[in-house]
Amino acid sequence: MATEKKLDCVILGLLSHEQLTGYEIKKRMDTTLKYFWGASYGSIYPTLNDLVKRDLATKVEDKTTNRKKITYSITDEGREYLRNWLKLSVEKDELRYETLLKLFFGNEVGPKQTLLHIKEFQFKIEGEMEYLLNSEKVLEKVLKMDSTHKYYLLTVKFGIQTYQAYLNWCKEAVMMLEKDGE
Amino acid sequence: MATEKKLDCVILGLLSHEQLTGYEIKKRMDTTLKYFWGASYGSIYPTLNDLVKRDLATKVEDKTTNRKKITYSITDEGREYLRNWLKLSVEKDELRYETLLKLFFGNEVGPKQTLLHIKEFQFKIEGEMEYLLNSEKVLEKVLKMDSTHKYYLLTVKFGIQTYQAYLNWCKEAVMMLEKDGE
DNA sequence: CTTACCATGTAAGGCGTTACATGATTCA
DNA sequence: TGAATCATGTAACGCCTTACATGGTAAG
Repeated sequence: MATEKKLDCVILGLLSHEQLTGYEIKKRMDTTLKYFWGASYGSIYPTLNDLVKRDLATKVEDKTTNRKKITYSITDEGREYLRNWLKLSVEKDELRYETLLKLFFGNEVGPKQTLLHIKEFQFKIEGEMEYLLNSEKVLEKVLKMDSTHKYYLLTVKFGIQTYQAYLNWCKEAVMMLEKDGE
Repeated sequence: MATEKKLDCVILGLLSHEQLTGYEIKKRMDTTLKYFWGASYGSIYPTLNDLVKRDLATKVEDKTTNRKKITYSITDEGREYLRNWLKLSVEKDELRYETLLKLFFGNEVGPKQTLLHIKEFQFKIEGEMEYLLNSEKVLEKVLKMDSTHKYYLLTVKFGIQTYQAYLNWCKEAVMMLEKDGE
């Protein structure tokens, strides 16, 4: 059994919650999944077609509008495939922190330059933190009626914890570098 | 000016600290850079040759042994290239957390299965945390004599903060899932 | 009417992993 | 002497991003 292609699984996972268009899938990637997964249209649409070919998903074209709109649903086989993957151990988590890279080699350009990278990082994280905190609030309310969102909430909490850690670290790092900034 | 290939920059960065063989570079990737960058031999060796071709690095073959051993150094041009990249804003940090993915779709297989993933994650992080904590201790001692390691220490502290956040989250997540585990 | 958003897709090309292939040296 | 580690490299292949190409619809 070859290694499952991750994008297959992500899309199947999203379709296991609700039927979606490729466009909507992309939006999920850019909001809900943003801080732990990503994908571009150039990979989403071909994958979707492939999933249909393999009978893991079905597509329905909306003929009521002139606009081309295709809604995808997961099949029983697709759900089976997803469950199987979900039961396997995690192979690897992959991070590629360009920010940390620039930091690591920072003594080549000095503290001032490095501080800029940290400040930019901090700014970006603060913005995303706001979104996460809001998601948490909404989800905690919804949870009381509908427990299926528990897993979603768990990932939001993960984001909040790690983002808070980033922010703490930023403060510490800024202090360390400002000391010898002059 | 096209986007810089990251592996070029990572390797150049490592060479800016000291001269290294491809094998040693791989080891750095697997230890020091492990929690924010990675690469395989299949990409390291070709990149190294390419760097030499572009005069960003030079190689010296050790002829005193039968074993093939090639040590690479950064050139002035290479250092210039590295500095230039270091001054540019970070384009993107990329994370692909398979663990979070499996979690997000957890209600398809239930809390017991999901708890297993969390426990495995926790175990892995605890192991790496030990390594980081030790690095921190060593680096803090060294820092008193040699401030060039400050940037290295900064990345270690980043790792510690985020790993601690992961660990906190694991506890919280386990509690949330165990509640409805039976 | 024009901007933003909805919506789908392809082609080229880059980047990187896995698997394979080979051999030296060190240490128990 | 066998295992672990040092050491370099290639080939096949997969996956994904970027850029391009196209057009509908809604809201101001």
